[in-house]
Amino acid sequence: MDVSYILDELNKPQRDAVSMPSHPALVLAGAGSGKTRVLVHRIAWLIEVEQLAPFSILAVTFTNKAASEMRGRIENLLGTPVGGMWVGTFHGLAHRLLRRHWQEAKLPQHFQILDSDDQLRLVKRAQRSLNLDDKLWPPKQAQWFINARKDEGVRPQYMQDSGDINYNQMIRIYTAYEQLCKQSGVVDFAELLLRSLELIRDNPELQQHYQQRFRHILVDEFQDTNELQYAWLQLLSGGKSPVFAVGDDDQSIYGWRGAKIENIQNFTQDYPQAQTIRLEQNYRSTNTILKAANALITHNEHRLGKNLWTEGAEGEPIKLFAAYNEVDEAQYIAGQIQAWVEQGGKREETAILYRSNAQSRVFESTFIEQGIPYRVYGGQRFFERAEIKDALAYLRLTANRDDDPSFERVINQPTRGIGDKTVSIIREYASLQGLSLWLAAQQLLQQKGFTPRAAAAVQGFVQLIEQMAKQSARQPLHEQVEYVIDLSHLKEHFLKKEGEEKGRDRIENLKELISAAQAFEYKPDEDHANLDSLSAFLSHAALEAGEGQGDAGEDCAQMMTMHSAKGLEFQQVFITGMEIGLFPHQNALSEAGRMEEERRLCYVAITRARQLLTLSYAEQRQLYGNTLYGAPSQFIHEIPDDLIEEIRPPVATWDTHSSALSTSPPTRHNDSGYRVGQRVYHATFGDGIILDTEGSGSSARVQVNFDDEGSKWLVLAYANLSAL
DNA sequence: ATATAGAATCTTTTT
DNA sequence: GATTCTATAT
Repeated sequence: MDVSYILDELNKPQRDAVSMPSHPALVLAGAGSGKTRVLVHRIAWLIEVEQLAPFSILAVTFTNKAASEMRGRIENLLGTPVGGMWVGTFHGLAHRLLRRHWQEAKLPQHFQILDSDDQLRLVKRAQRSLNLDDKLWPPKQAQWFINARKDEGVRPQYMQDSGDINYNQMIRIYTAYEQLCKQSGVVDFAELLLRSLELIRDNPELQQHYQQRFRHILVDEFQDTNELQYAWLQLLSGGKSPVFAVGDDDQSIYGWRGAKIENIQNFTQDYPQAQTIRLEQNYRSTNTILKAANALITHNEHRLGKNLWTEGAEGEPIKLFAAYNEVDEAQYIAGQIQAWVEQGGKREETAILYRSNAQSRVFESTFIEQGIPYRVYGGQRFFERAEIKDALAYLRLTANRDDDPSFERVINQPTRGIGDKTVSIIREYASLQGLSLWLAAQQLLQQKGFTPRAAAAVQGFVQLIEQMAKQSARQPLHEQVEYVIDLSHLKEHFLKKEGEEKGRDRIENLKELISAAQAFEYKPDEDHANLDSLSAFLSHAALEAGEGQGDAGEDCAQMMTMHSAKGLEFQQVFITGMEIGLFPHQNALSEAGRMEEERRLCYVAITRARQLLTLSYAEQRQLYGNTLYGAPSQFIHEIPDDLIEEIRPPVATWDTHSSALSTSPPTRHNDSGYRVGQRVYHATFGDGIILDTEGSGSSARVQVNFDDEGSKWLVLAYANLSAL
């Protein structure tokens, strides 16, 4: 058989990785080095050359997008569907195991999945049941604690009383939370992984079955795996099936949420027979950009080591822009994008990257002002919208009456006269009797535990859910969804409560939910063994939150955090807000190890650019209500000077030892000849008043609040002001 | 059940 | 500064 198509068009290291013998392997794939390509071709090689059945391959990714892209490209390469192969996210695959073996996993058949929002509500409830003040122990922190323990594989019953009050309270909350989850038949994200790990670990037959089945395990973005995920992989491989790990330690940017960079750093110690292959040839960026990235990342101490190179052009120098303030920064970038478009470029080839979401505001308002279409990534996702979650909660109750988070969500949504008092009676009874809220409400109805008015209202709710379940049982999925939405009267509720404008939006989304149900392809026997299409759809909604705003079609400039830019590439990239305290972030300055992660984040950001890269910082920035003065980020200085072209030099003179954001302006010369409060005249802008002055000599400038035009920074050398 | 005022919070995010 | 939650009054 001719299998040359699998190896053709690959470079030497790529080919070595793809055709490697069946041993554990670590592929260190630099940014833009064809990482997905290697994974796809490796799988094709296993099937075509090693004659491995697709059935015995397990391929794991972090996002649904990456998983479906991988499957698509494999099928495209092989020209045939590879149905039996398990390709998915850690959570998706863990979910599949739990659905298949729900009895062995000790879960109810129709268990539901909690997203982090649902989880937080349930943590709050657990805390309330323990009478713990949520001022002293913020539920967010408890949620974080619980997830961190689960990611380490630690159950509360195995946790030692440490004598530390705080810690002990956390254990109590964790215990109570687990109890509530069990009662409600719900499972959070980390639980999917932990529970499936325990399922395989503690069940010899299943363990043997899956360890024999999966003869090859491939992992993408290995540097982002946490302890639990790594243990999960090792368990499934059974120490026999080779693990093919692909990743880049220099792109590990999720340590703060539990990712263990040590997993990739110590891989060859865990698997001494493992072969390491480096993919260092880059097919994305200019040589200048790569040199900058390489130089920057060498400042990190703990690295496996890697040097990106290209056969491509040297490219333009990296531009550096010192903005007066955040508005100036936004205006400069807006101007650059306008110019780009005038030269025939597309806006969507341009990305504006920032460290924190709050920075997008200025860009948004500037772009609106100048009429530049843009798209901000990382907004609210479709399945996370309030109205969608309301509708889903009704649906979840029809599937599983004991789903307490859903019960709480819609018991009085839309308002049906069941107030806080009635709900807390139900809650109290439920926790006293160890029942779900649904069962507690029913028993209270029987025992006349409510006032007559409340009883009628609760009765109405119970009947509503029963009717939804009964009437919709035999309908196709989308009609079922439509029926439940209609009966819930959510549409009328939103219209009345939020008025035409916003209410319409929500109704549109509810309609889209019906379309989503219609489009949802239900494949029994895969992820959804033993499941009806409704439960399958509900799991899908929880595991795949959906894209943000889908304003596809229009040519938009892209705005996003550096984190969410990972994996993407653009012709032109702006890395903004490069000030000490913002990037690297203030909180990373003091904590050990965090600075290296910030630097890796910068490395990720730089390597997103194909042709043009611009770095910018603001000497003065308005943030959270106060003015901050941050020195230029050290990351700028870590890039060799000869790669950088200064578009505009800074005006302020910085104390070179200043290392953090300060609220007082840096020492600077002022020989502008004007004083604050003085009235001046400008030929175009008219009369105004001096608000601030800074700089000296040819770069001296003043901020003037013009009577008609608002405030502007002007360079004195060009402005031609006259005193009044 | 809603309206309003005051308080709290503000790094990064996928599943 | 802006938004979002929470407590209190009506």
